[in-house]
Amino acid sequence: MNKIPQISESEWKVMKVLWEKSPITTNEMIDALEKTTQWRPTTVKTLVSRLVKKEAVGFEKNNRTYRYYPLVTEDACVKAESKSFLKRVYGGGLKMMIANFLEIEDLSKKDIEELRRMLDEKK
Amino acid sequence: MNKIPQISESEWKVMKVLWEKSPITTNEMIDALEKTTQWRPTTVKTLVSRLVKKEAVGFEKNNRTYRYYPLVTEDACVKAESKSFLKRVYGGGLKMMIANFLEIEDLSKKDIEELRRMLDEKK
DNA sequence: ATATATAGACTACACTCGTAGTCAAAAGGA
DNA sequence: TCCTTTTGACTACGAGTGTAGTCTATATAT
Repeated sequence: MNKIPQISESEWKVMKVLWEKSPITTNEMIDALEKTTQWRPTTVKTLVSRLVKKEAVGFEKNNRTYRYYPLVTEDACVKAESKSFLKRVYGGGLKMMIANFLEIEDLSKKDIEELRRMLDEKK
Repeated sequence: MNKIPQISESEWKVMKVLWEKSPITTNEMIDALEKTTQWRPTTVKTLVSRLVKKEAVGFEKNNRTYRYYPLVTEDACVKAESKSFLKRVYGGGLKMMIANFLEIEDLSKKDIEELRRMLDEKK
């Protein structure tokens, strides 16, 4: 399996765009990211090429138009990030972590119900 | 409230030691970290001074002995980290996140019971 | 065919991080 | 008092990041 490369904070934002819709051109990415960030177009281009170099993103080149797409799935990245976070911050203690999140964030009644169901399934 | 400074991966390890027991000297930290890392003593010292500069750690100086202690609580740091992680990786979706963790990590029956109880309390 | 706009490639630069060495001052032993 | 050891302060240095500018070759319009 190809290892998940290290994806930085800013790069995540680019990946998010690509995971949502791809393949797309840099311009489409620039448009999308202009709404959520203050980045100049060149910044987006830099991030994209770094992701290409890291092999997190690939592209197809059709008569002078480059279209980029993710080479790693969102799921895989999220899982990798989650694992490292869990280890770094909570020392691996999943229960502690969940308890903490339940404390700091708000969940709707519906969400709570659903989580309970998930826990039941786990059993 | 004093803002939580950015604490890097390696710095977390140092903070963990301090949260567990403080105030302590650099030597005590070096000893503790020698068990869990491959760091040379100078590395620990560097990390400590960076944390002091960031105002995450303070020290008291009694006749030539420096004793260091955390200036930020573990709880506050964990919460800050958790929030930023949740936002970055899961776009703020707590339910998604918990569901994902339930999927990738293992919980004992006891843990599941306990989490269910917590969820019930939330309601 | 020539001027212009476009877009990917290359360059830039300050800051953080991981990792660690050297210096200088003070403390303690001889 | 002088030497040695200790310890915090300062320095180092390559990799990664955030942020962005310039160059160059091609596509497009006139």
